[in-house]
Amino acid sequence: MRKPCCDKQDTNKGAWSKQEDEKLINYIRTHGEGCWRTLPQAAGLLRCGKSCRLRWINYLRPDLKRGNFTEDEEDLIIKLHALLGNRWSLIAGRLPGRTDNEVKNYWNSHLRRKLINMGIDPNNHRLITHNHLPRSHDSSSGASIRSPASKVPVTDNTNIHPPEKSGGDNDQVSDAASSLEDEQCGHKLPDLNLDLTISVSASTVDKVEDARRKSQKQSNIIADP
DNA sequence: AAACGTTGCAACCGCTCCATG
DNA sequence: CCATGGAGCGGTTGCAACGTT
Repeated sequence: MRKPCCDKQDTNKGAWSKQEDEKLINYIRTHGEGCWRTLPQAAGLLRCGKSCRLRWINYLRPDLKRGNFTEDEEDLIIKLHALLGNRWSLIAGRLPGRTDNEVKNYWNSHLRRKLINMGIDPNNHRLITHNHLPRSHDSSSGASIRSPASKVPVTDNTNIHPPEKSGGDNDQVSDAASSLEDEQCGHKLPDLNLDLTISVSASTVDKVEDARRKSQKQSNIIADP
């Protein structure tokens, strides 16, 4: 068993106070990010390094763009999710000023429902056949989206791979890729233009391609060991 | 006005990845 | 090559705010 990342008895948990935020900001301004494990002590914070890192990356970083997602951003998230699956950090990396946590939350709270209302399964970006469509009272209430991965399945699970950490998300990527193939072969998703050239730099496409190549390689390894 | 349900977001947890010795 | 530790990631939870009955 590994040691915990910090001595939890001596650390604060929960919401950050203004003073803590200021301490963290001041420390990183003068010393840079450096080693998260030792940062809390050096900065005089009773927090675990992971907690500091998360707070900085998701909330305090000066280059964060806060506020509502634009339609372009929404579009891009949907397209990238179709390609990459739940690789939030990769997706967030294509959205300047957005964090993986923010993208993940936005997906789970807004975009999933949006896709479902459009008749698209958010897990694999395929059209939901009519007998799988959420019943009207379900979709109108937006119910059951609270906890996306576990609590209540939004659609039937026949196309959903169980969350499998090692290589599981590769399944998801390859599944997304195959679903894209499906779309190219026949039923195209309504209003889902998968052309990634709109607001994506060349490096974006490179990264996406990298991820796809990587996942393909790994799925090959899984296929023939 | 109160009770209850829903939503959105910040934060935590546990796992995996990756660099290093 | 292997073990170890730190960083990063994705899933999940807790809770305040908001909406509905």
